[in-house]
Amino acid sequence: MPQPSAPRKTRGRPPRISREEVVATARRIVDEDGVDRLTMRRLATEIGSTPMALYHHVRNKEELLLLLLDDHAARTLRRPEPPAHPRERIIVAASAIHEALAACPWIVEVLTADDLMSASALWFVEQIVDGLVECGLTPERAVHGYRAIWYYTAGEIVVRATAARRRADAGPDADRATYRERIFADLDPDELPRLAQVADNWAPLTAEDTYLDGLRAVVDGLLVSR
Amino acid sequence: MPQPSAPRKTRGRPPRISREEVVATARRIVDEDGVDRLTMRRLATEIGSTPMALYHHVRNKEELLLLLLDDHAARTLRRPEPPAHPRERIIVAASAIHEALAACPWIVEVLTADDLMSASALWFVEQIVDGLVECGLTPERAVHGYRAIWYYTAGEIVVRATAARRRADAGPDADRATYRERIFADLDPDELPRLAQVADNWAPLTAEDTYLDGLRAVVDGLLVSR
DNA sequence: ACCTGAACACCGTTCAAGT
DNA sequence: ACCTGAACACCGTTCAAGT
Repeated sequence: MPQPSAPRKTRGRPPRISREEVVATARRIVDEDGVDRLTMRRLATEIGSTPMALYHHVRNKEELLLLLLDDHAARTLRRPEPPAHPRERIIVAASAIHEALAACPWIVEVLTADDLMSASALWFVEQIVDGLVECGLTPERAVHGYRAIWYYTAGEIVVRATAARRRADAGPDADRATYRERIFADLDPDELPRLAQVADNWAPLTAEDTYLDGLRAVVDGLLVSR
Repeated sequence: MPQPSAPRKTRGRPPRISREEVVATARRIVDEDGVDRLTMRRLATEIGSTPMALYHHVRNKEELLLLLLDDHAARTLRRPEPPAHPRERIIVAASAIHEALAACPWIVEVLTADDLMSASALWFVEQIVDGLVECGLTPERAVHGYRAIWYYTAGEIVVRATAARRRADAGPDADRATYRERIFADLDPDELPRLAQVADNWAPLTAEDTYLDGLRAVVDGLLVSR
């Protein structure tokens, strides 16, 4: 969430770079070359300044990454027309968050910020908590339900992003892909019969995108009276 | 999973350090000082050798971290007596994985290895997939169900571990804690009424450990015929 | 086969000083 | 107030050589 910059004092040396410029340039670097390539030194160079100048606008690299996440959320989260049925409102809001995050897998490094990714996401959290309450949960259980949905969503993003990263830097002659294959090929069907049974389909099955199915299951489970 | 070391050739210089020693020393460093402090250089020093000697026993740091995860899984995963009811078998197996991972939060950096954390975990995956099949799911849906449970579990670990890390290195005068507080204090009750309603309880509610409740909800949802 | 020394190509951050 | 230069205290990994 871009804070309104403090009212500019007229004293002192005029700034040459702004926090907005720092964030915007960082975003460009990350989009072009990935989050690994974002270093304070490179950022300074691209902005035409020195590493130390950056520390005047952000506290440290961690804060820069959080600002980047905020920036991304504010830029890509679009509020859908909420469906009439509360259960569907929950699904739609969670899917919107998921979609925004899935679009930038580098976010994984930052994402894992407790329960709230950004002020821009509050409206979506509201939809989820409200939907759960409308479906009959107490506010307390609704907050816990929101967290279960968030764990599921964050887990999906993190697991998928890491798997993709591994595949990418394992190269074409993927030695990592064969690790799982080797394990599955060596399964003892007596000890692990179900896994042996599905072994051949494991790769295609896990390649399917089942986020939405799983989300519906999580929501259904939360709404089942127990 | 410690591979049986290849049969030792009798030619060439005898090894001074072993892969096992490398992993064991790395584990000690991580336990004592955290995963951030595990560097190839320090590991070499503590083992009484040089950084380059390590590269003779592990391909690179990433592989070392995977070995560490395997080691941890093999060491801490204990197979519970599976309950008679398949639904409870699923819960018990997932909880065991969760417990093993929650005990070493540094694992987050590595954890996010696709769908399979370690060969030692296969038995637990078997319990979950089998339980889902016993409850009436097709093998295909059971694999997808396992993944939903894994996403939820991995998400819980990652989110909680990162939150804890943030709290730890924010220090006592936590500036980060007040970020959420500030956002919740500034909530517009007209726009976000539910969040405004639960704002005061958000911190205690999210501090509760609701992994098991959420897991039960996920499993219930997967078993609801849809 | 296993290990070493030296080097390459970097990091994030701090300090003291300049404008 | 804002920016710079130089330095601190590190990284992971590669290369060429030694035993």
